Amino acid sequence: MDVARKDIHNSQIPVVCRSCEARHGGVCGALSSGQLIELNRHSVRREVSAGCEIVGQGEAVCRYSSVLRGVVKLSKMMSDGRQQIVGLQFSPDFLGRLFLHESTLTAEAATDTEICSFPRPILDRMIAETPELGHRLHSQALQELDDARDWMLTLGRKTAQEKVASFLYMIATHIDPDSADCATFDLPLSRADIGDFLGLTIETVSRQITKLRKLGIITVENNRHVTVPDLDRLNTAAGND
Amino acid sequence: MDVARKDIHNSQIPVVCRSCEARHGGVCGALSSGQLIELNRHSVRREVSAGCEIVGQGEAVCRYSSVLRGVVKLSKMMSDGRQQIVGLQFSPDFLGRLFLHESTLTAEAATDTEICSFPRPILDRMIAETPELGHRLHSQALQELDDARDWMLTLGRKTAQEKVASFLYMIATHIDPDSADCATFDLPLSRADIGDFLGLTIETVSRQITKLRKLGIITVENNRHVTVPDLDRLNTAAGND
DNA sequence: CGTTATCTTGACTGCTGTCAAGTTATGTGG
DNA sequence: CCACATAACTTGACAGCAGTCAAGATAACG
Repeated sequence: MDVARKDIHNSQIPVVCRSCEARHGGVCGALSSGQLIELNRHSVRREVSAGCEIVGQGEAVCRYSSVLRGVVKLSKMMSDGRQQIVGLQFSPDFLGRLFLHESTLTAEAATDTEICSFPRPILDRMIAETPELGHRLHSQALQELDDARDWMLTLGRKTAQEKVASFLYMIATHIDPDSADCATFDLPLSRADIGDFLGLTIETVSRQITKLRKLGIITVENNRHVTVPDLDRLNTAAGND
Repeated sequence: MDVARKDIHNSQIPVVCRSCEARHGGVCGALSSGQLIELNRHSVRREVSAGCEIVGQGEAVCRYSSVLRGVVKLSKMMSDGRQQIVGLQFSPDFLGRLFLHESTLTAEAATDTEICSFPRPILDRMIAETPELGHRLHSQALQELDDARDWMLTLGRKTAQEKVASFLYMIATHIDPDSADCATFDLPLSRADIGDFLGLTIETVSRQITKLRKLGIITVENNRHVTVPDLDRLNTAAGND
């Protein structure tokens, strides 16, 4: 490509956006350079460390965000404290509930994360102006719905062993999407979080991880670092054929 | 309203659509009379009796539908036969997976139902032409996502008693939306289906219904007809405060 | 009225939760 | 770098809730 033309092209894109992941797969990829410049004027890029809340259940949502790095957990809590994680968001996922004033759930950083957030009214307007943007968000919503329904099968019908294997398989394929047959990764969630995701207690999660280790399906170092020598075998243990 | 004008207005709407529920809350409400006439030329209105499949898991989706009457259950099945119902669709819900060639789940009539179905390409084109239509479908998808995530909390963290109470409360508020404090309705699902929705066995569902009866929270006639004298009490039994 | 499907109830088993103790990581100040 | 404190995780013993298997009751249907 002509270097001069490339420079001209890049000069139309805000500096902070140039190397941003969300500009390709994420919402910003659907914006014109003019829209990107405008959105960027009002957006805030910030680090959120593990455990910090991004939005609370029932809170008014006045900003949307893109996940740039790390993992965000979406959860719901009952009044007596019982909790269920209902989804995980990875880069470059969009974060925020369109068409509704209040958030229906809590969003919290599971690992140290980086997010880029922008005022709601500006994006709402851009959605109305840009069909491609609405389409992307619609498409992501339907993908999340498919994921949620897959997880309902896991929660309702699988054994503890299959649940833990399903979780590990999901993480392996999300974090390390290249490798087809084996995978290595750091767990983004604590045992407590895994329990809240799978509808199990910490103890049961721990016991099932130990069993998978003894079966040779996974190896674990330092509690968080997992290696899966054979993804198909893990997938079978997850009950998926 | 002037009778003559009303006649002129109605003459622009296909006869079969005039008294159709889906024309207001459903997708057709977002269409111009011209679009409605065109869509109607290609649409088929048909009865589907209880237990009949509308689309199968993994099948190509070549038609979308609106639910006009009755209840449609959406379910997923594992290879060994374990099944999970992941959603119920009532009139005037839209049925079909946008932006994806294959259905990710099975749709089956839970009760005797009536649906209006139309070719996929025609609606896809209308969505591209009509922002309001895309917006409605997007909005319904997000509502279904909220519902799915609420149900994940039920599946993962509630007891059998709370699950059954949650199910009855959900049905009561969907079928009989008028009455604020008490409700009477016919269950649209068999005990087996309720089990598949709640991640329980038939026997456990039956036992919990018996318990709720003995507690005076519900009364049941002929197995299917339920009366809830105090919805708040049922909601408390469901674990929602 | 008989047959079949659906639902209920009972007895018992087993998986997962609860409670408790022990072990391994992580982080901090000396 | 080490000692200590704290958090996170693992393991064990036991209990209880929901599943399994079996029989009986009720409703639906021809």
